[in-house]
Amino acid sequence: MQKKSLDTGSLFPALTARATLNDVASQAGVDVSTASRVLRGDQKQRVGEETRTRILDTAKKLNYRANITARSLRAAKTFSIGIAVPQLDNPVFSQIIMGAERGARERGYSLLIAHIGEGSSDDDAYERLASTNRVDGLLITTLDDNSVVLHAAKKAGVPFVLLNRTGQGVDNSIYFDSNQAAKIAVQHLISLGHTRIAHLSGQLNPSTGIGRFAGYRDALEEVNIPFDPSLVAVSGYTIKGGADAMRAVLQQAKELPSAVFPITLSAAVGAVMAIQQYGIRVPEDLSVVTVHDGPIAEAIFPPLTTVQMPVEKMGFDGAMGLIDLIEGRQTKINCMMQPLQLVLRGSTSKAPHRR
Amino acid sequence: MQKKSLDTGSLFPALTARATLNDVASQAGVDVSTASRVLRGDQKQRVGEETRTRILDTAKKLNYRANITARSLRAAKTFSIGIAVPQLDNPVFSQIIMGAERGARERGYSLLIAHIGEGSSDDDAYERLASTNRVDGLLITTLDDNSVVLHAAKKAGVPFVLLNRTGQGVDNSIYFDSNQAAKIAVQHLISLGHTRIAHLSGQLNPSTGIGRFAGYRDALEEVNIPFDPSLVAVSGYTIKGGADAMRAVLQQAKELPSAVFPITLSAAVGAVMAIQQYGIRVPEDLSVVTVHDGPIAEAIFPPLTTVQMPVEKMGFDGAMGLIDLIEGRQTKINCMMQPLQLVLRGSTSKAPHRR
DNA sequence: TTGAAAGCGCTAACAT
DNA sequence: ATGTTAGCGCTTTCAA
Repeated sequence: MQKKSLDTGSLFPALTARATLNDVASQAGVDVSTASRVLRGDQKQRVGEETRTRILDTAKKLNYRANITARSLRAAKTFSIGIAVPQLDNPVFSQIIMGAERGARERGYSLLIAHIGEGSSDDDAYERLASTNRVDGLLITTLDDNSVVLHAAKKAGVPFVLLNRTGQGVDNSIYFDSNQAAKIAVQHLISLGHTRIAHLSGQLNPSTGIGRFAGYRDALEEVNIPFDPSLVAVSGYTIKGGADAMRAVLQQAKELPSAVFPITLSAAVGAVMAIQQYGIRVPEDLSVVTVHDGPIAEAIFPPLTTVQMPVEKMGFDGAMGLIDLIEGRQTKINCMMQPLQLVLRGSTSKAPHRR
Repeated sequence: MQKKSLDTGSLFPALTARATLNDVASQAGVDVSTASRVLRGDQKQRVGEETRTRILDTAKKLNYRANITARSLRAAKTFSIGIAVPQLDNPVFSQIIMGAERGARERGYSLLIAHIGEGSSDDDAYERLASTNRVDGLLITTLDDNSVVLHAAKKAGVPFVLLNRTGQGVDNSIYFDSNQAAKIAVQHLISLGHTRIAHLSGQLNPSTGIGRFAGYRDALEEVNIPFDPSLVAVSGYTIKGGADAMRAVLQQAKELPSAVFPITLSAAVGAVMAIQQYGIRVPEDLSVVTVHDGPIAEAIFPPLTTVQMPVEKMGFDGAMGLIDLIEGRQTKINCMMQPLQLVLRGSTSKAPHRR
């Protein structure tokens, strides 16, 4: 800005030296509007075959590329979407982002990252999201029921899709059938003969936490295994949380469990650590199964049996849905995705014989 | 676009209903140019105190926010930078991105994600990067010596900074002192009395791989431990690679090592898995130390002793440096970052007594 | 100290 | 089938 004079030429070849529509048009001996019509591939407009090829040729020769900024200004659209993430060092978010990037790219949009502090007092989040007149829409991911971020998204004045969760007052969201995923996990344990099955839960308010807890209880109920609250502890979604909750269960349980279903991969990793620190063997003494798959599931010992979830696809579908919203092709996105499959690894085995 | 008529009003409040500079100016009874001057906070221009406050007030009342697209078109700048990443489910990239996002945000830029297939035949990468007239500059991260991506970056016509590596023909890069990091790791093992120290290396061409391998050899040489090639295997940067390489060393070693230095966190995780599968105990029989810290280092059992690297800062500095380049404040960015500290956890202990 | 006016590159009526 | 024209919202000379 200040060194504007320097900016000309060498430093910005892409921005200054790039051929404009005007260049193409004049070189091809036509008006810019004509050039625009053919270069945009507008079907409704008819253009002479010879002029069309002439324009196309010059465009290729000049390596013409439409300036998206100009197009944006004209269209009052940025052709980019933002994704708000609370943390990146979490495999779930990484996969969501990869999917969203793919979706955006397929539709000609860019994906812009906005890191949102998970802390409740991140007032700045509002400003950053709301003032974002850089995006046509927002993908919102939160782990907890972060009403600050959600509130900010609503005030941002652009359409948004909530990912990985749903909630009341939220029109558009894509989320997993957590109940079903939990059921698959717990039924797997039941099929191995387990009856004392612990659960490390999320906070019990967000939809995923509630759903998986409900799925856990449903699966037990179906086979008449009584629910024992001493087998449940709140872990949240972190490794440390999982370890702490596992220790709590091990200490508080009226009778020790032979299996545990931590709510998510990170919590399961922590749980395995805690279990092994007690000298308890996985899976001989205690089976572990969880929801979500990722590199870490194969990395730890024993590798974890998990219920795979279409996380990357959720990101992809989220981007697609959001862009549909933006372009007015849809008015509401509400989709519950089903789990993929149970991946059997080394962390589950038959229940030990009854004492 | 097609449903343009629908776009007016309800669907796009942020884009259509947002106050423009014109709105502010007319409401304040001044010309847009005057409004622009004060709203931009231009120091050099003097504006009457009363008009200034009047403009500021109306702007606040109207919740005015400059339209960045218009500003971009005018300035021939996008005020955003892109980051090209080969994979996201890798703690190193996650941290780089978080740092880069913070840096970009601090300077008023947006960060845009471009996923670049690591595959050598990803010709599309060229097109995607080169045609990106959505960004003023590029942050390039590659694991391997991916000349395709590098070539694409060079042709993209915008300044770029290579992260995590350097290479000949690359003007701007920020990378770690891998040699030093490796030395710290190996010296730690030596100080514990280890003499037979294995190394799982990256490919031996990229700078990080070479640097760490050299650091390993240097540290050995300093204390006159002879180099034994049977203690070295190529692992690359993945969990599976680490496990395979560890198995190779265990089988090919003329005499078993008492310690191992895998080149990076992921490889170390794989190595620990492989070691434990052989019934060898960590750290009693075999110590493990690596470079890079991350959640997974604490998550596995035993938790890994690692040399912490300022990865997030590398992302931050990369963004800062790139923006300096873009704005003409710098003409060259070349920075080698030093390791932070050795974090002692449970994976290293004194060398077992000599057989 | 403030205003007038041109123009960034593109699109889309509206002419011809 | 092609050209003319009027902006999108902003910044920045140049005048007054």
